[in-house]
Amino acid sequence: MRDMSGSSENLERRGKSPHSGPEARGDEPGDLPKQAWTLLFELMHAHMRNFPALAAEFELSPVQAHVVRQLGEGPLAMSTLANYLSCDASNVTGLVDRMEARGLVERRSSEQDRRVKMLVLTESGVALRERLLARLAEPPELIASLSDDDLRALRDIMRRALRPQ
Amino acid sequence: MRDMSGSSENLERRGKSPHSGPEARGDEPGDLPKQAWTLLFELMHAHMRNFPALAAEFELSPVQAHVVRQLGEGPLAMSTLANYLSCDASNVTGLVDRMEARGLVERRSSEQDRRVKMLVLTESGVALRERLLARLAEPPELIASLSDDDLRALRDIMRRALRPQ
DNA sequence: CTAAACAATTGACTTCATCAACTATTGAGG
DNA sequence: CCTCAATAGTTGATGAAGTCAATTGTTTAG
Repeated sequence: MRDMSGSSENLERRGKSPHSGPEARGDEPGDLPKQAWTLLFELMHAHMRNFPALAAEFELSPVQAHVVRQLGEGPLAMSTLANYLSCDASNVTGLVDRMEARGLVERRSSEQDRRVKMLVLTESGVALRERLLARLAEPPELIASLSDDDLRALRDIMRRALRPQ
Repeated sequence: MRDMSGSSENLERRGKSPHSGPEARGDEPGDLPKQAWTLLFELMHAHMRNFPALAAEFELSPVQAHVVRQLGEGPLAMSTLANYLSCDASNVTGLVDRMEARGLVERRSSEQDRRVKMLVLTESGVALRERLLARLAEPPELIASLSDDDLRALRDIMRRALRPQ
């Protein structure tokens, strides 16, 4: 447990950068996206540090937890999963091997295209996923301690950011 | 590049869960922290998916990028780094071995306690760190496309969330 | 029907992670 | 001084996750 004081180094003054271009007033409004993003990134990393531990609560590796989470939509082709994980297809083979060995997922040959294998969560996989999602939805202290106004605003902003387009 | 449509599964209606406990009104205001957090988590994961690729732009592994980022404060004991990365100390040995081999960091024996070795960024490590930080500060599309009002609000909320208590 | 494209796997290899065992150093008491 | 526990770092064995190159089947386009 390291202190948070060190992680603010990412927010160091960028005041020296003299891009006094348009709208370079007192508080450098041109940096607004960067300011917001840097702070958000800070919080992301603070939280991501214990994602492995969180996954371990369910005896999952971080990646397996990610897969279980994404696999709720129903059957998913291996290649789609590889694409989604931004990793090589060969990596997914071993990943699914291990998850299948643990009874979390099943490979099913596709009817339409016999090359592809569709991944489905087993019954036990679905059960695990529900517990996992509930756990993931627990807001960390930093978020939970915000005011209702801030939470509402944050929720709405995130909705707009994630809105498709 | 997979579509975002699938990742909204995390936001599925939790309406069926009948925890009609206290303050279970129309829009379930009791879930406000959870709502905000779940959306934030969504965005986090959408972005974290390409962190490895981002690190690779600097020929760093994801963990190495994390270390370079954290190592700006100055000398840091190996054990402190292990603690910060929430990983075993033996892991840090190999990690630092590789980074030292690439001339990014140096081990320096501590004067006070000859057991500990302090890590310092080399000159080239510092230079890399600056480029990395600049790259990390670039807001992703989802954030950059928000309105100025939203960005200001987001920045302020994040400041309050990260404020040390 | 042949050839290109694609889905998944395999094998060789690297990095990150763990644990257990070991070395060296520090620090506390007898 | 001497022993003993605790600490910092390394080493070795092992496994998960990542890459790339090559292979096997299966579609699909000419």
